[in-house]
Amino acid sequence: MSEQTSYVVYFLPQKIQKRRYEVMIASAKKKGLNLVSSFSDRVTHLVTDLDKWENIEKALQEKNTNRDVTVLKSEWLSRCLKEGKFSDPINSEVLQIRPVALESQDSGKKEAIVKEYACMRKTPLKSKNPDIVSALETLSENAFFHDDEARRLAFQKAAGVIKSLNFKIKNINQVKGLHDVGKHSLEVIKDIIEEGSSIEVENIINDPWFHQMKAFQSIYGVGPSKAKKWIAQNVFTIDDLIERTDLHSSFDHRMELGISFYKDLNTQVTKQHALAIKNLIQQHLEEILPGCILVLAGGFRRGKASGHDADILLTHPIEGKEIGLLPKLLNLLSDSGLVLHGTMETGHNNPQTIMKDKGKPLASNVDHFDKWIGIMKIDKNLKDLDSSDNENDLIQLEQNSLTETSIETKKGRLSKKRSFVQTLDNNEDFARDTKKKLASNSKMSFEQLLALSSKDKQWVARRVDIIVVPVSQFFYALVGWTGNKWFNRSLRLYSQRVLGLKLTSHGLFDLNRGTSLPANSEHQVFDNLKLEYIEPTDRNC
DNA sequence: TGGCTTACG
DNA sequence: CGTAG
DNA sequence: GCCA
Repeated sequence: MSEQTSYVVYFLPQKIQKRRYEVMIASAKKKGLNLVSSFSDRVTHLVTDLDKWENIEKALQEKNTNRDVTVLKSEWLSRCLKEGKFSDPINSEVLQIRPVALESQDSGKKEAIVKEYACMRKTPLKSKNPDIVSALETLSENAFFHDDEARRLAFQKAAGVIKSLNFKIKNINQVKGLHDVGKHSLEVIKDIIEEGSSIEVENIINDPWFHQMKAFQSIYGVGPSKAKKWIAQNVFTIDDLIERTDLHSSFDHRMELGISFYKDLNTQVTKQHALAIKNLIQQHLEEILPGCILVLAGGFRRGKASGHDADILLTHPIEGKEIGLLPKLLNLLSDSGLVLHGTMETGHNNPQTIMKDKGKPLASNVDHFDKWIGIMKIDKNLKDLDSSDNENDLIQLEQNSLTETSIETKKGRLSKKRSFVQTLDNNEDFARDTKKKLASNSKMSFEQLLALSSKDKQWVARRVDIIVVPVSQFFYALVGWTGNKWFNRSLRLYSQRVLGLKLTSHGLFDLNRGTSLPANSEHQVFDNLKLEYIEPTDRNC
């Protein structure tokens, strides 16, 4: 039996007669079984007389037990020794007690091994079942291309559940009954376990339409709607889009940039490069407002080594100092020739503004820019000077909020209102001027953009998001901008359904009472949500 | 059978 | 209908 | 598509 050589067996001594155990060990070794003396990742088969996974984990004395192992009863070993060869276990010899759908069934209340909401689970970047995850995500993406957001969500949730499993699925029973893994997803998983692939998924991957949708979708400014129209018009490649001048009139400026700088924008940004961009912005900020805190969020904060853009979160330890900062910053970056394109967004319709608006016309009559989505020109050789990472700044901010900042805000509360309004007045005209200026500066024609992108240049076009938040909202913004998307949707759905509260990147709101819960750390955000803290690197749903 | 995150340009 | 986590 |  060729399988024999691939067996790496660990035999648990617990709950077995000592004599019997020793005899079996000796006999198995003599017959050439690869019997190891400690449990490790190498072990393929675990033999035991224990019948509860909980007890097995205890016996193994491992915190993060490798669950990628087949658990067998000692009857299997007995039979093999009697037969004189090591053969595949029969069904009755395989223990189905490994972390499957449900645990602690004896306690009466079935506690799911996979929690209901993705925001209650750890989901690391690397999955033990990449093929299954990829297949379910293909189905999700396909649903998205068909404008079926609900199905997209369903398959993505199923993929997320699989991602959270810390063992390799070997038997369909291990995933039967898992939350959000229904009939359709089970079929797909079964096909992959048993056949190595799913015909349904293969058909999608091999469908030229799906391929083209993917390709067009990867252009910045292009969504499923435009992509479908182009395919219907027999447009096949990005080059077709450039050559078919009859289509050009339907391009908006963002799409023109997306097409012109397709190569740049679809080259992965390394974390080092993203940190360098962060520091570049930080240096410019020093000229405007020293003491700002910048954090590289998005996928990088979740542990990814590369990504498609840089998400930079910006605040100042003193509440209010950040007002009007974004237009000034962009003005400066633009003067330095670093801005290719960008749009600013205001945050005046967020629930907090709505609530604050009662009697206090804070941001209602002025554009309070808090988000810039744009494209920067980044020097190809830009080096990260101090290569400082995020987390030191965060700790500083958490400590500040307990001491200096709270004193500052208390002390300045009376005088703040006056200076606050002054700040707004000063910034209002400036902000509008800046917005116009940036808009006119960057409006190059499609032809000009194409020419610019194809000539030899020392810089590369990079998608950059800059988000400015008052320090009081910072940690909600941090959670939101760290993501990922599916983790956020899960958090927000949970807040709404379980707590009856609205979660946004500005705070956690009780809309009936008109109140919100403050947070001075990410841990406090999770506390407010009555959730166990999940590390950023475990938010990769 | 309704609901599926939330907000802005 | 596009962007963002 | 999956759940309540």
